[in-house]
Amino acid sequence: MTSSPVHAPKTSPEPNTKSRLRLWLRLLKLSSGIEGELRKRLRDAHGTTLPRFDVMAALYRYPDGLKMSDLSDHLKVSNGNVTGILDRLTEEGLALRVAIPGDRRAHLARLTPKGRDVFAGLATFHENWINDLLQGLSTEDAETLSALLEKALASQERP
Amino acid sequence: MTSSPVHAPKTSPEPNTKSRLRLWLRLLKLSSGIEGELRKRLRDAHGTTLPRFDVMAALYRYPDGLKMSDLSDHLKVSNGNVTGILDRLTEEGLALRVAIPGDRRAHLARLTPKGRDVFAGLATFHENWINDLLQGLSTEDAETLSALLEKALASQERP
DNA sequence: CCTTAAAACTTTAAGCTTGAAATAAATTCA
DNA sequence: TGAATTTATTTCAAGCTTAAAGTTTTAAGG
Repeated sequence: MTSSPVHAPKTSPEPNTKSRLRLWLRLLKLSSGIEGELRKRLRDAHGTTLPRFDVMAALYRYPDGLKMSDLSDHLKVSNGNVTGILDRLTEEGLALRVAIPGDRRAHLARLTPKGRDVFAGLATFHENWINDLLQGLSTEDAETLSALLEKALASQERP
Repeated sequence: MTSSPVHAPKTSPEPNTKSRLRLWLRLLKLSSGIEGELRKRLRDAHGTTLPRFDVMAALYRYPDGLKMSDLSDHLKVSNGNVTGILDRLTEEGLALRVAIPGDRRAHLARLTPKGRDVFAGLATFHENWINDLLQGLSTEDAETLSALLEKALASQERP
């Protein structure tokens, strides 16, 4: 998240403002609705949480491990945050830290074999849940929506 | 957030699954990007937080006050959550609890006059920030996107 | 060398969030 | 009336989150 200049309120807002604000409210409602449902299902059916899932997903993609700082960059959360989540995953036997030969400051975070198994199972559920929760959209709708979101993201990403 | 049955993973997932999953990832990226930026600006430029903003927004809309339970329903967060946020707003002189004549269990949460002033200012910034952050979309794009999100929400809301 | 700066993490304090347990007041009804 | 239930809220424990401060290790410059 990069900072950008804070603009003073306009005295006469453009009409666009209204439709963009409405868009934002719907975007937020949909994504927090889905997110909340995911949290609930991860908790109730699998005794885990979304942050743990996210960390495991990142580590799953890098079987050789990720430095803590790369992990927090990847997930766009603070470094101190990942420390705690990885601690808890480690307590549960799902992840571990391995020393890096040349550098005694850093560690590689990795999934244990058990961690990989558990995540592979969760990922299948996750994919089906999302499919469920977005059933209201046809595949074509989904593509259109995706494309527009991508457009919004593109203009978002240059700071 | 209502619970719904957990489906077992399909053995052969439909092709839709992929495009819906990609859609979800973009949706999440855009909304958490915007949300993060809002948090940052509220904090850096106004010394406040998004949860406080959300509570104030709800109270602003109901000048006569809202019961704590109505407030948490409205915001779709837990009741215990609102207790803490309102406590902090109260410490800052932005909100207060007023007794309800007939019912000694409940209180109405309200903004103070100062709270109303502060929120009115924040709201103007907020509206302009959103407009900023979604500049990448034309007004027409925004409308199309809005409509598709509404469609997804509609199918979302019946459990 | 060896001092200083940079890099990689962890710890800490404060706040947000939830679900569950606890408290208290109102309502129901036997 | 009085016991049991429902309603409204707060408290609590655990986890997530951040920014800021603190540690330890490595790299750079003189």
